[in-house]
Amino acid sequence: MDTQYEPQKIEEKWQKLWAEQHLFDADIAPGRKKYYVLEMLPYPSGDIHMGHVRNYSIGDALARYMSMKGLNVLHPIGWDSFGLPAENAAIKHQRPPAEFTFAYIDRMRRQLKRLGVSYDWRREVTTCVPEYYRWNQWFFLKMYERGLAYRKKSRVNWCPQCETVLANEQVVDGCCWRHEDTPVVEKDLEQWFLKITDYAERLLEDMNELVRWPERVLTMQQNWIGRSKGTEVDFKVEELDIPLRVFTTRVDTIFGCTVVFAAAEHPLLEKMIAASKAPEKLRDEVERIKQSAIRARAEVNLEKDGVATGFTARNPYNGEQVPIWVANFVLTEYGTGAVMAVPAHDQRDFEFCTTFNLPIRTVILPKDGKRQEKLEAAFTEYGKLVNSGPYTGLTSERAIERMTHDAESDGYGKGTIQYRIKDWGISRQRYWGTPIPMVYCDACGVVPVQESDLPVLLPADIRLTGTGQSPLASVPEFVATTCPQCGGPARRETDTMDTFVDSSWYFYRYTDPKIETVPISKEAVDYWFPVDQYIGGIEHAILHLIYMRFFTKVMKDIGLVSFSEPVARLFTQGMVIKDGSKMSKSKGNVVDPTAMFEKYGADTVRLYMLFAAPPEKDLDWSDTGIEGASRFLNRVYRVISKHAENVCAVESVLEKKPRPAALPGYTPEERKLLRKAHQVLRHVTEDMEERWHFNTDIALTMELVNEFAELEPGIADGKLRPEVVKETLEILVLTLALFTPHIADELWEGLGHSGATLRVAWPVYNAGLAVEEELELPVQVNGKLRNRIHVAIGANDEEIRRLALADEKIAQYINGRQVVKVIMVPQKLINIVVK
RNA sequence: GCGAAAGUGGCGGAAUUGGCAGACGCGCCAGACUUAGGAUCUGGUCCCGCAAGGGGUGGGGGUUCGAGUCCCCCCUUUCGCACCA
Repeated sequence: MDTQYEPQKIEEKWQKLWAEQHLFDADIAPGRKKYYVLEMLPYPSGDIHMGHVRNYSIGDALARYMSMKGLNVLHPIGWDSFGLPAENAAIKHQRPPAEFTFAYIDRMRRQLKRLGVSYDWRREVTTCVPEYYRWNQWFFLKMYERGLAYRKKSRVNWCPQCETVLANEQVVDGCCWRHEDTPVVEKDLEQWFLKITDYAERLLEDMNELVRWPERVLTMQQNWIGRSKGTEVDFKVEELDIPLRVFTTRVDTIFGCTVVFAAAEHPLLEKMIAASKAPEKLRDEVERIKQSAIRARAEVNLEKDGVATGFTARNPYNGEQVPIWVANFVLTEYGTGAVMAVPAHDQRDFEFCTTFNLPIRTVILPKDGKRQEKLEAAFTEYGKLVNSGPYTGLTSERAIERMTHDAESDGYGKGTIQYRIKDWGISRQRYWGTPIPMVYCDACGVVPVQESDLPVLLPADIRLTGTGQSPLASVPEFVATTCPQCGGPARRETDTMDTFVDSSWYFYRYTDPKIETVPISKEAVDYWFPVDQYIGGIEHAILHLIYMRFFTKVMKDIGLVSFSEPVARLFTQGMVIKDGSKMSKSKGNVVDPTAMFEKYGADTVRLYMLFAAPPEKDLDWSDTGIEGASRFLNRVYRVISKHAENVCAVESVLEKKPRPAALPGYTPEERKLLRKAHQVLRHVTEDMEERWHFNTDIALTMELVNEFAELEPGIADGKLRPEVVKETLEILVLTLALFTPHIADELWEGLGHSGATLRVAWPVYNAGLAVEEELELPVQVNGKLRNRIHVAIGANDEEIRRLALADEKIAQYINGRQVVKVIMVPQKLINIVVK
């Protein structure tokens, strides 16, 4: 082998060989255990970034380990290729988005191949091609059939400058991202929604199955879904004789209700205004509150404001009449859009009523019975009811139960559950996405496209201006169609789907990416699913990772799959940061991976990515750090190339059955080296199964190289025989194969093997060899480390105790004092307690 | 405000179940080989101290023979949700 490590040359050589040998192709093999490693698919923005490199280096280490363990590993990749950036580039350059997208995909594919990740490239999935997006349309139709896709008027963010709808992510501090001085206005448009709220309960419940998901992600999802159990109560608007329904989680406090608040957009307000003595004035005031409520959505801490309507509501529990106010902090979209105000027991109500001088009445006392003299804040905990008519004396828990029950039997309310999650609005007034397969017919109304007519193709030839309504609306040939129902002239829906739809099921498609008759092949999914390990950034903790779970549940309901959760284990990696902040073009702190591949080679970049921090933590990029990684690989290469020739022909011991622990023929140097090697192997093996602290695995391979370098002179005088050298170096190389596969394969070949390390069975560590022969035990006196003693591995406690007490230095510290007790921790330490 | 995670040398980080704090790497210092070193190798590097020794894991208390690790209080940072009734 060459004496000089030339990463570019080696990496090119092995990537070519791997491809020729179809090393990473995975096929269904009934009876053989599978392992599905999935990394979040990239958006083809043009160049891979360090976040990708980190993500895929982690996934690749795992995929390679599982392969070497003998599992049938599926490790695919694809392109999340619809979306705004391509469309914006298209507007800027007046070229079709497809052109950019496919060019970017080609470029990124080359870069990923340059990284040498073990992908089965035959399974590449691209979401922006009709062969893929037709199934988005198919899923949409299935959901429409089941009432899970529906249309309603809803509020959107609208930039008056661009004359277009903005996604939530494009609203920055209440303004348009492209016109930073232009406040976004809200506009009502007809939009398509997917009824994820129908699945809220199952999304929560099935979290029980997600035992291998990070707690953090589950908590975020739980908060996002936001289930809260409460009671709906009808207050009667006396003057109009119609009910005003409120939602509360604390019906036990209702005797303390002194006001009822309605949101500024509550539908009942129109009637109140109409019946008001001063309708003009009320209308103006409600409008004022409405504006302030809209501002409240953008700002953080808006002051509470409100206005009395002049109307009153009757509390059904005590018959009391309380004023109805309109308040700026009441949400229209949540609950019933109206709440009862209990200032004594809700902090917001307390603040409001203090400001507006409304009465405050205590109805809950702390369970210890102590009453506060002066209320300075609301008492919001559970307690015991007072001043609450027949419920006085009950605990809050009991009262909620009883009062809800009474509301139900007397017909003025009911127990109910509210969710914070809203239905998923998927309409985008954009071009570069999946057309929503619906048709509007003057005679028949809203009609779905026939399944047999899918896909509804996105027209290729289109001029994008970036202004006005949906770009598709300006393509007459697209819009004009015939009604699937009556055959008469009709118009197509011109909105496209949110790209999160694309990514909600792409990982199913990998299992049979070219199947044409159905979205997914049952046979393939049955074999490969669930995804054993999903790896991606924490930023997807809610949106994508909820949508994906939702889709799977729908797929189960329509009989496509037989399980409810698609991903068994989730891992969220940390970000790559530099100089304290996330790498971004605007900050100018981006490190380009391809430049690093040029300079150091892909193996070095991978090694550094895995070594610099444990994978779940943020990783701070350091230019000198990567130098260190490069230095290490050079050192490994140098060391191995130096001895390769001498050990090449020696028969490999690793390929045989594990040997007994201590072979009498081994020299002390050999035992020491083998012990280290097998300790490293043990640590890496255990770590790959569970902990994934690759940084410590790599640290250990460094220690092994250090140990080898120290003992190396022994080779010349026969203290280290070639077979031991070979075994040590083999363990080193196979461990590195997980993290730096190219150099590993090259070195493996240098050690006299042929073919890729991926095809080598992961070696089993020799438990006996990994055990120390002699223990160095720290001895403490009164908890302070005073000396270390050496004991034989088999020594019993009595013997060790005697040795410790007899130790000269220890004796000095005991110094005639009385030994109260001696604590012996097996294999760890001795602590002598003296008085 | 609520929720979560985290605070260890000059830096990234080790210490997996309460048991030798600082592995490994970066940086730095000294030396060797060199025409040269941004190559390589050797030694050193938590703080105070010549040493013996002492101190030390954000701060304060506690449990324990023993605490980076467990408990209580406080501080700081990051992330998520932010008037969800």
